[in-house]
Amino acid sequence: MSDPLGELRGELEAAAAELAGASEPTSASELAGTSEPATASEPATASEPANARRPGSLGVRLDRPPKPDLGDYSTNAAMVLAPQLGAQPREIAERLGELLSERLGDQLASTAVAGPGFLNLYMSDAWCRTSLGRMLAAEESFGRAGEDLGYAGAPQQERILIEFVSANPTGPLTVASGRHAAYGDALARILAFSGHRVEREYYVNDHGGQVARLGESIQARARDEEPPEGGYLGDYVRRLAAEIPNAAQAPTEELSRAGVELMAAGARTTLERFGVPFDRFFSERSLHDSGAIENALARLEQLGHVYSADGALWLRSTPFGDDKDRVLRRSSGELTYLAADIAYHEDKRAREVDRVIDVLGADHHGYVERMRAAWSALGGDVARLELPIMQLVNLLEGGQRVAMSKREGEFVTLDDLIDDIGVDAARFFLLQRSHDTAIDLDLALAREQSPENPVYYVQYAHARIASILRRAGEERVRAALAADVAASAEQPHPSARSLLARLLDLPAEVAVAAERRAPHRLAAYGHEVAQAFSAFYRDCRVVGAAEEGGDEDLRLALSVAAERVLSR
RNA sequence: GCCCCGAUAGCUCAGCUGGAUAGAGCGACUCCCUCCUAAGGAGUAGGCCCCAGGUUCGAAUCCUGGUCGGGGCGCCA
Repeated sequence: MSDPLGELRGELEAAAAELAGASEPTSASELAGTSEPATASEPATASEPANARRPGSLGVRLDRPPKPDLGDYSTNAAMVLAPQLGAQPREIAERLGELLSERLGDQLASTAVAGPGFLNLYMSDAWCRTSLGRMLAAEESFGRAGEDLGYAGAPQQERILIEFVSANPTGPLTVASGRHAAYGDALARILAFSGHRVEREYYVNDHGGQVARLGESIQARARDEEPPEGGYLGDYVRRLAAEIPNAAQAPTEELSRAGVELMAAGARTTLERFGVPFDRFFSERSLHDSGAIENALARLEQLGHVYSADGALWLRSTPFGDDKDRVLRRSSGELTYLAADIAYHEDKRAREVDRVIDVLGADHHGYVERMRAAWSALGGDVARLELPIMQLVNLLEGGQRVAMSKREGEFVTLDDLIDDIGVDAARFFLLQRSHDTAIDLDLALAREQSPENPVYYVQYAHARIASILRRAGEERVRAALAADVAASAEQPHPSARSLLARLLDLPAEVAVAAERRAPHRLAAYGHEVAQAFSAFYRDCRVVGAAEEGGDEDLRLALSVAAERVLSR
């Protein structure tokens, strides 16, 4: 209803289904006669829903043709239907075109069959104008998923718990943590925008050996000594030592606790500054204190998934696909990190969320299988536990690799990065690339606030829109918005058309980004919108336009879209 | 040795649940400020989509086997 493109897709699917359905009897009788196509097409239709993510859609796509003069949209429907109908794709495309023209009336200007059997659609000016009008009417909710998605495969609304960053509170947040934060935040926003209920959580590892080592390191610094073997060497440890009263005399456990608290608070501040909110910070220690871990272990034992060997307690994770069993309680009696994490996930499951997403670092990938194993051992549905892996961020300084080790204290903190290049640029850089590819981030390059920096392009387009709106004045904008665009007689300029096309893509872009957990797609989309706007800006004067108000509305739609992109 | 990720323009990367002549930014080159911000625009050059097979109407995309690069294989977290 507020998604013209989705509706068009719906019409297309309906037409395709009609074609398929109309010929079903004939193809069935044909099947009886010819043996070869029969066996080929029968299992194809049977297995389709299993393969295709969206039951109901046969793999029919509505795409943008490679060249603008090939039409506004194109579909592969005829080629998909061909094996089923036993006819030539081009011939089917012809029929599909006629069918669509009937269904769409004057919204469709013309159709053309091209290539191996593509059907290209040329939309009418009237369609453009009404689509723009509807997009404006939808206001902020344009692109938001609802029940009104006109096509098959509207995603089910879920309650999703996403855990991300969860960096150890034994040092400041690094640039890598920043990537996690940018990714998790963007994904959470996108999922929420897609209609899911999203909760964001940060797991604080405030327990265990690393934490103890932090305490020892603080004590050493407080006494003007070198931290012990395996301790933390960064300057921040000195600052902690100075900040904690009586650090030289205090027992290490106390220092650990105080140090972790300060680091966690620091992380919170940094994340706030980065514009990444969390609903909850979940303490690992609380799981020890509450007995939650013991409970989880007892359940596992009851289910027969643990055993004792070599004085330790093991999780029998191999039957669930892990390559070896894992220790839950060391021979020393200490519980492992895994044991705590199992209890944590029990807690998550008890909250009755539909889906749990843990964003993990590349160095945790070996952890995925054992977590899955524990999850399903306790009766969890593996399909509801997602463990995306973030690849590394390599820092370069003028082409030279910068070493990053938290223990050695050689690293660039997220705060440093923000100081250097600002929040927007930092987020953009960290979000630009797919999460499963390693990023090379050259600080010298990112630092340059120069035209070579890709970040500013989108901002510039936005600035131009803002400037136009300012010149037009509030009154004028309001009036344009109130006007009935659909009734305008203006023939949209090609640049205006392609800009509109880009804007209409938003719902589908968001849906894909959400489905594939791929926020970087929206970064690319933002750039495309900015490009389309720049072309429009060049070709169509808005403010002093002698033409009617059609243009004035367009520019407002633009600012809405641009703003959404910027706040992605 | 085993596992995960990658390999696409000079550089950094999109595109990958199969679609038409493979894209963007940066860099190089040529142009464009009487006009809503030139932080911009128009154009040119630049490609065995790592290799070899396979699947089919059709492969950068899917499968198999290699090669190279990154990461991981603790009773650390």
